Amino acid sequence: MLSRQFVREHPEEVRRALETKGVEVDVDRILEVDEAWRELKAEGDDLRYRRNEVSSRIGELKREGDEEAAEDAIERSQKLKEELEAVEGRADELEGELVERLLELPNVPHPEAPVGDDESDNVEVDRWGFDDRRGLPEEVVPHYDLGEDLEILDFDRGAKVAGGGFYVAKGEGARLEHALVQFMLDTHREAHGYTDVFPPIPVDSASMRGTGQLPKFVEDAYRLGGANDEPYDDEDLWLLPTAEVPVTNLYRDEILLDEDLPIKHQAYTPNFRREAGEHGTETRGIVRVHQFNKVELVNFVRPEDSSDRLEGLLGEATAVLERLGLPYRVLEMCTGDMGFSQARKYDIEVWAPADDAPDGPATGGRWLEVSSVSNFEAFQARRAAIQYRPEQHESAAYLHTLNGSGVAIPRVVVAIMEYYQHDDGTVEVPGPLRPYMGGLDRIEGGEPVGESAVGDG
RNA sequence: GCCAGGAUGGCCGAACGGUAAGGCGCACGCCUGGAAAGCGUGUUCCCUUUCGGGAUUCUGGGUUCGAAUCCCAGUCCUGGCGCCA
Repeated sequence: MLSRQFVREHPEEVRRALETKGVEVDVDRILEVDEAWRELKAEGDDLRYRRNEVSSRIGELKREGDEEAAEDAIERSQKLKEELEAVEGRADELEGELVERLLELPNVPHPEAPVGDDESDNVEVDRWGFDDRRGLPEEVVPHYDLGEDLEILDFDRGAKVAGGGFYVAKGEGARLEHALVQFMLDTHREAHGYTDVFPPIPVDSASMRGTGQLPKFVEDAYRLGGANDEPYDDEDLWLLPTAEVPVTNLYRDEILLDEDLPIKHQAYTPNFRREAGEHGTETRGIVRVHQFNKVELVNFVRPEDSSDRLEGLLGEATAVLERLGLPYRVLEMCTGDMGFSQARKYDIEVWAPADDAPDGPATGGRWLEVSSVSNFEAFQARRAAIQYRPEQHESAAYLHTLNGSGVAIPRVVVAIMEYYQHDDGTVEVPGPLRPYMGGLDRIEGGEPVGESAVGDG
């Protein structure tokens, strides 16, 4: 959310900035409502002042025993009360509309973010690991085929127990997921100074609004105990779409001390996404699924530190891929592609060599987004009321929040299965993961179970 | 799930229908050779160029001219009972 004051004082800047994000916003209406609200508020304050005076006069008269004068005053007070209710009623309505409109207003992009319309205007700022990359099999088998061959990924049974878009990781596949989670958590804790958080998986509507998922993106979330198009209130629960939601909201409605900052939290959680409107895209494999594991990095910083921290966060996320030896690139998102609540955002895309995509690298294969690293500045902090007090006796100020995936697990599994694949269809375990898999250095797969496997060659 | 008790500023804590004491902390000032102590002022949010005004006793309703105080509902905390991986 942008501050009323900022919109009030810089309407042109807001209009221009939001245009670069490709959204149309009725800034005039907001200014109009704000103006009208302030007038009513002044009027109401004045009426209240008069009523307070009369009220305290009643107290005095009663104490003095002048019942007659007190009755007169009570009558005046009743009249004022009626006027007051009318004025404040209208003021409340206007304020409600104002808040509603402000909540739907996207964040203003950072002035240095590249201006552009869509993903074709994103800027590649870094590419790593291609100069000395591994030798690959003649024909790299895509992870979805290899995963079934090795009996480490099971799509049919995932669909059976939960529906399409859910998968089951089995045997070495499940162990690989666990190993990646632990490896990432250890890396960020030990090398980057993160404190672990293991949050609740259901989150309430207030949290979803605080980080910006609601009200705009209802259709993407899994709701507990109600249909998505039914009205919801603050206490209704949703399955988290990213650990960003519970972790950022940890300090909702709180004022932190200056010396608490910066706070760096990491959280492993499963993530749940309906992927509404994505039907027909990426139906094979684990690139786009309704539930996936992710380690999320969330930072709370002083406003003046957030730009530098964004670069730091990017380095912390890419460090994971570098330790695993996985080639990747970094894109800076243009204004039109960065999303509702971001002021500045980088995407990290790992290289998966099996399927050639039109927008993949010259070496073949395709890019898979494994992390989004974003600076929200005060946008989320204002929605969620997360403040800090720069000086103990002074006003509280909104801090800045940032986050980045550190990183999404299934797409790293894809990259490992394809990039570390051998001619014989086994997958080498990257060195840093071996301690997390009991020293296992190669995934050789397991035996199928059940009648359907009999006679399967 | 049931019963009982509770929630007041950054912290502690009074007021229990008449308009939020006091203490601690913190900031600034005075005092001092310097410090401590002492004294004074300030310490949340909103509107207002200023002056000033309004709001705020967990949240939302209600009663009342007036609610921290009374009533209803909810949230959270504490204790007891029940249930439970």
